[in-house]
Amino acid sequence: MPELPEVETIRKGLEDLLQHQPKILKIELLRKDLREPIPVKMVQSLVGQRIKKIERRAKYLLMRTDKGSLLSHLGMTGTWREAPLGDERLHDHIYLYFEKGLRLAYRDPRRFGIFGFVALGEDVRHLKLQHLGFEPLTEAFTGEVLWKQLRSKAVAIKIAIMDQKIVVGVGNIYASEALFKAGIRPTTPSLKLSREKCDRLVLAIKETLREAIKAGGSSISDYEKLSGESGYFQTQFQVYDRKNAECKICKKKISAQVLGGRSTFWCSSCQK
DNA sequence: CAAGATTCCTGGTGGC
DNA sequence: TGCCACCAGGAATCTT
Repeated sequence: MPELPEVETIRKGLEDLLQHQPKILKIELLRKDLREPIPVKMVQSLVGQRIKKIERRAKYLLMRTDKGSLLSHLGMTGTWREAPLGDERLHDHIYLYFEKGLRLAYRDPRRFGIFGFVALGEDVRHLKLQHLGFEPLTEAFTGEVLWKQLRSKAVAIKIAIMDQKIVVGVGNIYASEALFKAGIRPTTPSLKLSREKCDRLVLAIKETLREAIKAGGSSISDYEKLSGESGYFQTQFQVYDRKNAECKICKKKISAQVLGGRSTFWCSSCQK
């Protein structure tokens, strides 16, 4: 479900909710696996610890304690919410109980999410975190480093920017949106992008993600912020899910095609 | 190495 | 109204 802006919005929501660094009183796992088995023992070892802060790496959330971190990936349909006693819903899989009656619920109908444990200081060696590429919103992610990554690859540029080994957090929606902003066709072979186009693309990715974060993410289907409010970036989509609609810039009909198994949208006049 | 299919799941939608 | 095929924000793993 959520791409970087949605995960970042949820991270902030959790941070607000947990700012008093509450102690974890109980972790209730309603099942032992999501997409993958949950390391039950390791997860349970954090009962009694306080959540000190919430961080994000790629689309993973990390709930930090002094004895290790809880790792949460939302897959396509995962959500965290504040769930007072009595608020139990279908497809709730995890409840985190804190002091003062605070309870967090993880709900994930499709169960494509991941819930795990990261030992202290093991982030870079963790199986799920070790192969991740650049964080798009850091200074380290530049046109030059992207260009170096792309110059040996023939895959379509949209597939490349969705490849988590190259740059993280860009999913199917924001890949189409960023390429529109950069004026680059999604089907362009990666190695054909000039340095200048890579510069433009990196800027476009950063801008697109920042604008979406500002809007609280995009709410389509079941995504919502922790507060229960919707993000509104979907009203700002230029191309995503706008097949045959008029391009907001040039009025030409938006094109759509399946690329790498994912629906892809672009303006054939604005993007070359 | 590239491109596409498949896999994990449930639920909403659109066509007939 | 009912049924069913198809599609969905992710991502790893296969086959060709």
